[in-house]
Amino acid sequence: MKRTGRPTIKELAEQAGVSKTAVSFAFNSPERISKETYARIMAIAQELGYVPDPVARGLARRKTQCIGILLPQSIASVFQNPYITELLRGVGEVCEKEKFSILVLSPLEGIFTHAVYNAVVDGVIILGAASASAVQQVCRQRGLAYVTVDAGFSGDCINIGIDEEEASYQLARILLDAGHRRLCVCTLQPLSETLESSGSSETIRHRRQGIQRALDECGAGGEVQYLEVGAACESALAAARSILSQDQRPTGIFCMADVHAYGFYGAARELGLAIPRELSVVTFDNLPQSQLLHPRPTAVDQPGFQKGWLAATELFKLLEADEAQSVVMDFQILKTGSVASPAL
Amino acid sequence: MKRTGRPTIKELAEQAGVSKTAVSFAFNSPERISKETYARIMAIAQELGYVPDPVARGLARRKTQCIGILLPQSIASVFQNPYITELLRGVGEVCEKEKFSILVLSPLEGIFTHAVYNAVVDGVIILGAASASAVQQVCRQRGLAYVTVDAGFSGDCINIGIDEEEASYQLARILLDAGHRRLCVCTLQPLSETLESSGSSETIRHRRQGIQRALDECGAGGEVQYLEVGAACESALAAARSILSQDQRPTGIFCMADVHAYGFYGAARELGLAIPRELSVVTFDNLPQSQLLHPRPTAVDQPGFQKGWLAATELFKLLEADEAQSVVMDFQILKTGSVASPAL
DNA sequence: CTGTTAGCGCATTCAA
DNA sequence: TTGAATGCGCTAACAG
Repeated sequence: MKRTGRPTIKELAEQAGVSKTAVSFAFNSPERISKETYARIMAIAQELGYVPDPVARGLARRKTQCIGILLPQSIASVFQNPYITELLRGVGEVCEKEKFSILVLSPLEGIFTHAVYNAVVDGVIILGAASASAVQQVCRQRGLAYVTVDAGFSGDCINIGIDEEEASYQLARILLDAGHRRLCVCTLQPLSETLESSGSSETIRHRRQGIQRALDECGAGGEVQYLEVGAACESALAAARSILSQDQRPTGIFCMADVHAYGFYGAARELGLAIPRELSVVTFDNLPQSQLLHPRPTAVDQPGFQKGWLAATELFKLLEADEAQSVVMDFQILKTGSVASPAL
Repeated sequence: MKRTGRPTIKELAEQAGVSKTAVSFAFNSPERISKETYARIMAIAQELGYVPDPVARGLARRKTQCIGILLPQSIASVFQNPYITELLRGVGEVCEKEKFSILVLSPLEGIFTHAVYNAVVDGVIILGAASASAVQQVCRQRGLAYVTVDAGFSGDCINIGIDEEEASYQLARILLDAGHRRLCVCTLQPLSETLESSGSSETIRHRRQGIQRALDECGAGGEVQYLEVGAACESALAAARSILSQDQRPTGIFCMADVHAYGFYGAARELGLAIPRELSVVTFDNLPQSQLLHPRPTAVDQPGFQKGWLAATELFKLLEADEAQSVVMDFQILKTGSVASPAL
């Protein structure tokens, strides 16, 4: 005398005068039952408004049709950075082809593992390396396939990314070779909200190493100002304004994300500073929207879309054949007109 | 003699010498068992690497901790528009507070219902009205709570949005009142990929009506050029270039999305056209990144973040109390320096 | 405070 | 081709 509201496979079977198995076949492998029974079952299903329950199906079949994408921060902050959107687009393309959906996982209450712990997914793409090991352990316990993006290649897990250290080195050299000695390095702020935040991410660490290598090589006694800025447009703009208003303002800006570069472009315009004559800017990402800027920023071309695409592809390989491999992607540096020698 | 690989609650219970219920309590309501048994259970769980299965839990509990967000197009195309990202951010903020995750649902093979059909979620936020009725039927069959965004207020379901017709009317009036008669209206391309695409969206229809009302009122025999453009940066730029290169180029541009306006800004710069002296631009959205442009585009301020936030909030009301209501949000028009009288 | 007993809704061997 | 039986892993009334 239960009233679930929704009809179950059992009720449908009774109504149609067949067994549950027959109904199951009707929905999953129609070729295994006769045309007539199929038609009858479907007709009654229609009438009853029966729809198989995805959760029950998932339990019985031992697979959901979902993969998770674990973000390094809260959704509201991460999606301020279009780079993440690009990644998501790439992942999405593959998932749709495979008829999978994407579950967006973020650190609930600052704990990464929470989300992964009870995510209804078959596999996970982990963005960034923040507390990767804890998350990876949960994945292994749950028997989930997983792949990381931008987490460095040192670990023993599948990772997709570029050689951040080298890219950063080359980018820094562009500024240094042009003669800049007063630099500002603009880093993406690691969220303070995350309890288990394992300090700055692998990516940032590697990039700093690259910058240091370039500095060392140039033997320059340059001043380097490091600062951390959020991904929000306002943050970038505010930071840029403040930096550029200094007495001895830096002549070369090294941004770790296009969104930051945009902030400097905006602030430079406000302050009447011409790029590149009075201010040189280099950055990471090279997002599509960068082509709207003038001059287009000199940038390491981070193929976000492709990265997401590759990560998803490798994850599916893991899911299907249980084998996949890390991919060190090539990168290019787009040299455009945003760098010039510093005015004397 | 089964080898699932992963330990189940049953095995754990046996190992610990307690019942399955005790284990369940240990993980869900620890206060209901003694400290000692709790400790013992958890210790053995640790040792065995036991983690409760979310799918099974979902089945038994009759609730997942997820809501779905149904996109009007494929992920790769939809996320080219930052407006969607803003929506997602708003939804995300609420979901994280409620400890829910977001499942990104997109029309698989062009069929909207497919994704909803077997999504492991408790509720759905439907973006845009494309084939809303079919989707809504599936939701009802599945007993899923749902809310729509930007789907018009005509239907009987909960919808979040602004009065698009009025907003569009006011925006058009700004151009017309400034004296513009050669206009170009730039619409977001409805995906051709979708089999069941029910023509253009409600939003676009309403906006067109608003424009028409403005035109009628002004009695102007102006020329209005309509065109549909994709959300990609390249598309917007290409379209803008082509429009602005015409012999009798329009003097007033009416964009239905900031991304399109950005394209016109880019093309105008390339062609040496000054905004607003030689070209006036009005648009919808007013995304955060618009503040980087100069002059900032005159725009209907579409509070994407807030919209997503409201939609999620209403959905949770529905989930918890089974009651919620549509919200017609206020909108503002940001009048900045991007409109001037047309040069004669 | 703890354990027993039923399911949750479906997929899937194995017989018939 | 069809059906009965069993299991997926967990939760939740209900007793004890």
